[in-house]
Amino acid sequence: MNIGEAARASGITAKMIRYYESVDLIPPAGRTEAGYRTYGERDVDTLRFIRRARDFGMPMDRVKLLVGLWQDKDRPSREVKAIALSQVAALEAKIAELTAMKDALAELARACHGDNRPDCPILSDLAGASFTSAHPGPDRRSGKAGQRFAGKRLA
Amino acid sequence: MNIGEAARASGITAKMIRYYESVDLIPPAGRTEAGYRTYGERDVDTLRFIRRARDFGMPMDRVKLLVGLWQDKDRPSREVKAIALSQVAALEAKIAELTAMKDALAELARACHGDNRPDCPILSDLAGASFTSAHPGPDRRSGKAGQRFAGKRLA
DNA sequence: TATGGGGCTTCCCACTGTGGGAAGGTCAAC
DNA sequence: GTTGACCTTCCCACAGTGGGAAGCCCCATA
Repeated sequence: MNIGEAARASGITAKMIRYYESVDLIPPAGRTEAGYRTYGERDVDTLRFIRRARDFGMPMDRVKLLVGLWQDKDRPSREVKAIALSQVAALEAKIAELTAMKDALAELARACHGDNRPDCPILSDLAGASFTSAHPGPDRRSGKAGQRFAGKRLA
Repeated sequence: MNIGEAARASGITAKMIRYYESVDLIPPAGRTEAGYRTYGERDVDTLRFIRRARDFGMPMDRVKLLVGLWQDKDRPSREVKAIALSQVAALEAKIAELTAMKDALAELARACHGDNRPDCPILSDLAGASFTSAHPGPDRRSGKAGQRFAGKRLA
C-alpha cells in the first residue's frame, strides 16, 4: 500500500501521516526502491487507532502514550484506564469553562433588548462599566497547570 | 502611559498589545520622540474590553466586530446581540461536541476493570475491533461549516 | 516509444494566538 | 557615568492542519 491508499483506508490524510511520522508518533514507513512509503494492514490499524484517539480530543503526547500501550500486549489495563480518565477530566474541565462562558454571555444577551436602540448591557459589561455578572473567564493568570487537550477550532 | 503600564492596567501583556496593533485590532498607538508607544485611559478601556470579549472565547474577528460596534455610539443593540448570540451558539456547539467525546470515553473507561490484566475495552474500541459505543467524533469529513471559536488549549 | 495524468517526494508557508529571546536604544535614579 | 528597568524591532517556537511548488515515478493509452 502506498501512502494514498493508507490514507483512504485509515481516514487520515497523507499529509498528516507524514506529519505523524515526522514527530515520531508512528515509526518511519518502509520505502520502495523509488522512495515511496509503503504500508501494511498493521500500519493502517495503527493509523485508525490514532484517528479514534484524536476523535476523543486527545493531544498528540497522550495518543503517543496510548499507542505504546496498545502495542504492548502485556500492559496493565490500569494504565490505559488512567490515561482515559485523565482525558475525561480534561474534557470535563474544558466543558465547565465553556459552560461558564456560555452562561454568562447568554445572560448578557438575554438582558439586551436587541432592537434599534444603541444601549446594550453586553457592551457595558464588556467595557467593565457595570461589572454585574461575575464571569470568571479562563483565568489567564494561572500558570502551566491543568490537563492537556487538543482543542479544535470550530472553523 | 507606556506599553508596560497599559499592560498592567489592562491585563493584556505588552507582547499581545503589539500583536493586536499589528493585526489592526487596535489602531496604532501614539509615539514619543524616542519611539515609545503611548496610551491613554481610552486605550486601556479598549484593551480591557478586548480582554473581556476574549474571555468569552470570541475569536479575533468577532472581537474586532464588537470593538467597532462598541466605539460606534449609534449602533443598534440588535447587532451586538446577534454577535453575542452567535458566540453562544458556537460555545454550545463546542460543548456538545466535547460532551459527546467525554461521555463515550467515560463509558469505555467504566467498562475497563483497570487492574493488572492486559485486556481493556478502551483499546479494543480505539482499535475498531469491537465498534460498540457509537461515538461520532468531530466529523472531520464536513467542510468549512460551523461557527468560529477561539479554542484555548488546556496547556 | 512517447506522452500525459495522477501519485509520490521534500520543502516552505499559512493560520491562531501566545510566549521567548536577542540586539540595540532610552530613561531615570543614584 | 553607570546601572538596571524599560522600550523597540525582529525572528523562532508551539499544535496541528492545509495549501502549494518543484521535481521524480508509475502506468496506461495512443
